[in-house]
Amino acid sequence: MLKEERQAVILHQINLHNKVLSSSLSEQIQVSEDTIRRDLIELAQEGKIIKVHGGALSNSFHQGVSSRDVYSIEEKKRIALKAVKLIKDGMFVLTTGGTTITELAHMLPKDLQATFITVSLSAALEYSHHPNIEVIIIGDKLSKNSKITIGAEAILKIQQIKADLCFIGVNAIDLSEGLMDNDWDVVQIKRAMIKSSKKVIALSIAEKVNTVDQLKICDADDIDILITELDPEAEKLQPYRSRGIQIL
Amino acid sequence: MLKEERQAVILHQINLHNKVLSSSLSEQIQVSEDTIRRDLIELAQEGKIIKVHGGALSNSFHQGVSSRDVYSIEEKKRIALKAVKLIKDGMFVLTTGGTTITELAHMLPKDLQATFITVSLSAALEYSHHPNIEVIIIGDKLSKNSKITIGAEAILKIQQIKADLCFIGVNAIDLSEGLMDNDWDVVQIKRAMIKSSKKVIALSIAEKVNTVDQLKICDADDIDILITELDPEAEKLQPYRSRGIQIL
DNA sequence: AAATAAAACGCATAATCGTGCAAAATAACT
DNA sequence: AGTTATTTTGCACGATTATGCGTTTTATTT
Repeated sequence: MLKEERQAVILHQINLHNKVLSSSLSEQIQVSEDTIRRDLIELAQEGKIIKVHGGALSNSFHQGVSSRDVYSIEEKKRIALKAVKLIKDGMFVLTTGGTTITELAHMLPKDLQATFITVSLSAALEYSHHPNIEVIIIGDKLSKNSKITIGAEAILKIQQIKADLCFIGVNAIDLSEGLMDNDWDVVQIKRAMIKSSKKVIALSIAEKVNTVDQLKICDADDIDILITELDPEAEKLQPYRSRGIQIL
Repeated sequence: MLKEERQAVILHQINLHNKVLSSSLSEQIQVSEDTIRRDLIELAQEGKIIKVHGGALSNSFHQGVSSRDVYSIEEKKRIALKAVKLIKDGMFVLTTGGTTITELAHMLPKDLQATFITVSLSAALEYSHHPNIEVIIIGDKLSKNSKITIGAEAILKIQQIKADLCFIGVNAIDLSEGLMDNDWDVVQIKRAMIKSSKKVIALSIAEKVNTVDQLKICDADDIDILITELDPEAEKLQPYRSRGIQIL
């Protein structure tokens, strides 16, 4: 049997069953596991499969979400960069949805071992690319607008959690009015998350600082850390600092 | 025998079997392997075949599954088309993950009003594009491989549901062994879904029919309807029909 | 921490490849 | 036909590739 032929069979099996063991391939094709392993390595190098300990996986699952035309992506990246540093090994982290959070998810270091709990599909997908991170999805009805799960069931589940950190993607924040949003269901979720976390970190582009929206999530005081793309010493942020919020 | 004549024979053999060994050609045509090799090199230079170590392949061998594409997408579309027709307004539908299910989600009619409950992120995202469809996500730990939620919590939630339909993406199905899969957690989820549904519909490309895998999900009898891309009258499917499974 | 399984590594073996060369076959020309 | 030129073929040689085996290292499980 030709090598290429064998590799075609292997590729076929992998795409068919999504995953294969080297041992079963070896038995099936009647060649040594070494040969199978070498084939898998080649196929993996060509990007046709994903090699893992003991066998290989189909790559059709693991295609990432395109970081498409996100509004002020550069600012959000800078925010995410600061936020990432707060996460330590072993932590439980609650996160909402939104592009800033997704960016944060994207930037997590490869070796970070932590558990991320989220209501956002896109964030969950992003987290799932990191091998050492556990991802918990809060289930319930999916909100069409925000692509996060909402509802009583979700809130109940969040209440049962005690997380170390909670990253909130900010829609509007104002010193006197507090953190705000415009979707009632989303507000409930964010509130629950804040209550269930030891530390609340608000991620906001500077543009949204000192703006208001229709519904109040919580007081400014309920936030522990505020991260923007600006220098922490920036004029705009000082009122928040004097209110006792840590600025990064 | 003339060179041209011989090369014609070789080309014929290759197109017939999609591959050929230099050694077997040498024996067959009664010339040295050197000559065969030179012929293969010429044919390869003319672009008529693909030369590889030990023999040659037909051109049609490599082309086809480009790595990023979903495997046998056409078949899956045909399956999805049949499956969609089973869903009526007002129904509660449970679905697993997998590319066939995602295809199904993609093909839902715009005016369908139904509730879809799923453990799959990609399916959920696809459902959410349909304005009249309610999407419920079953929450729990996210499986890195299959991008579906798994675990006791998810199973508990599934058990609390009584759905009208349940679409199962098949990994392997065999009349005597039943429905099979290769991931323990996924098997648990699929089992729970089957138990919680009035009607179980298995979606499988014909290639997976009569194959086995490592773990058993349920007996073939537990399936109500089997959908493949083949004509329902196809030979391969008749044993399932005589077992009382409806074939579409 | 120990036991197990898989991967990586080096090495031996055999098959295949590429090259140069001379013999044979074919084509071309007188 | 006879001679020469050209192409094709088989063979010898070392180089390359593919594979399997035993050992060590690494990863995973208990």
